[in-house]
Amino acid sequence: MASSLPVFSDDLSDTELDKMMSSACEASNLLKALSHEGRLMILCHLVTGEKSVTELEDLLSARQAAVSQQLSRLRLEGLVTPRREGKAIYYSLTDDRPKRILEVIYDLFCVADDGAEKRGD
Amino acid sequence: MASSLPVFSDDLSDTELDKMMSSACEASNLLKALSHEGRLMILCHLVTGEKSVTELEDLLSARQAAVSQQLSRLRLEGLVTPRREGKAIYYSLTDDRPKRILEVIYDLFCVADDGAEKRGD
DNA sequence: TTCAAATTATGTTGTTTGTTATACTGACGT
DNA sequence: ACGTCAGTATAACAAACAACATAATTTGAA
Repeated sequence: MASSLPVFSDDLSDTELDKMMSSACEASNLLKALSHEGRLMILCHLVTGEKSVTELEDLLSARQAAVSQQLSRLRLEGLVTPRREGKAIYYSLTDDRPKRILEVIYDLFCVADDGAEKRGD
Repeated sequence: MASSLPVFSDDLSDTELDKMMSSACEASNLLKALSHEGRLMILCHLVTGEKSVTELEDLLSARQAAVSQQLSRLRLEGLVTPRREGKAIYYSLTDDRPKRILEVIYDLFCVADDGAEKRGD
């Protein structure tokens, strides 16, 4: 099972606090990339396999340029990877980071939606 | 154990797509609340127990008003809950949602950091 | 009343998002 | 090869947002 939460103990040295802050900074960048309805949807769809920009456009009912920009953001964050095939470009998840997070998000919003029944502490 | 990823199957009805979109919207709100260095730090610190605004101020080396505003955002999202005690106000995590996500984040950024670092490689 | 702890209001600045318009690239027909 | 079209990407810009600082306000205790 997943690590239960790390020990953010009460007495941290300044150095530890610093490290923590820079991790928080990196982490918040990832989170920023995810915290957008469209980008989140894109990632969800990519979980089932690569999709072309047009397919995504259709799936999201969004405009071409918008989707392209959203993909571009995800690409910059290294979350998705493009593959060209003729005129089309197919995107897929670069690694399992998005999946890892999506799992808990999904669990939080699409499964345990009826309240905090599985409080783990 | 966590659900392995839900089946975002390839053939979704419009209704399903709609449901997915609104979930994505809720989820992205949560994520937006988390995608901020300061707020992330606050949540991390609250994992070890409630803290007063002043304590948080100190822990984050941030100004009072800033911290208060960050807390206010988290409060709006229902992630933290205040408790008054005299002049001080102590904040704690409302439920385990933040923890659930923080676990993954921590795992991604503070543990599995030695592999592909922060780049997609 | 005065102080200390916090919140809220407000202005400013920087960031994000979508839109439209334009450019790039590969396939196809002539 | 040339022109054209389909699929994408990028640029430029305006509208909407988010974040922080400062200042004003609320609340509780001495």
